[in-house]
Amino acid sequence: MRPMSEPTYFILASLLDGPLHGYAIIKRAGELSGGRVRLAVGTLYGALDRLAGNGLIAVDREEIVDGRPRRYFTITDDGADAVTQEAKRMAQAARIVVRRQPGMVTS
Amino acid sequence: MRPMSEPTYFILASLLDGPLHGYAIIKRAGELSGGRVRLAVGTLYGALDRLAGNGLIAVDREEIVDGRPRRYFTITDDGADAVTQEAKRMAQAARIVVRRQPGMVTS
DNA sequence: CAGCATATATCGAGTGCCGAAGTATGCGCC
DNA sequence: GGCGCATACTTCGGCACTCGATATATGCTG
Repeated sequence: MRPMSEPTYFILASLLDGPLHGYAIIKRAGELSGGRVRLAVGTLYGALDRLAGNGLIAVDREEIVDGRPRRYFTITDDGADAVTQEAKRMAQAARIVVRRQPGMVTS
Repeated sequence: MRPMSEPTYFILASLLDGPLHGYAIIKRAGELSGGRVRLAVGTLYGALDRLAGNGLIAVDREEIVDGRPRRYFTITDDGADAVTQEAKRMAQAARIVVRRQPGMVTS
């Protein structure tokens, strides 16, 4: 498995709490990252197609609200495994550098 | 600052111990990651040019060993700051997912 | 009614990674 | 001596992904 990009990672992480539709994912990713991550729409919808193709997410249901379509996505078991793997990978990579900063406050 | 790719991150991390030449960076990155990261040569030399252009690394010295040139690179203060920043970013991102995995052993 | 938030789709440009091929040298082995 | 291998760097083309812009459509608010 090759590393996952930040947008991809946050899309999957956003779905861990339950199904969301595209725009809601953008907001959730913003919240989870403390406002740091702002998914571009072009990134999001491209990534959603790709992730669905890979089986990491799946369409949960489609609704029409106020005449506007809403597609809800769920994370699959494979997707949940992938984010967890990725989280471990990042944590370990971070340790390599952080470890040699003695006196760092771990907040 | 936008997130850093894994190859870029490991190149900078490799140089935290002192100057290294290209091929040695590949080996060091492999060691640091426990054999997981294998920098492709095309990735490496492209990234070295880019990072030098960004001022995150600099050419330390050039040697000729057995008629073969060797270019040693050092990490700059900006580079060290950037990896450290990136390590924090990854650690925080990892926490978002790992936190909801109760029962995880933090080694 | 103008402007903004919601919601999705699509496209083109740019960035960066990767594998492959090329150049060059020294060393060990048969 | 010549073959293959490890070292060391360069360059190139393809591919994946991100991003911003543009488009479309609706409802709410001033």
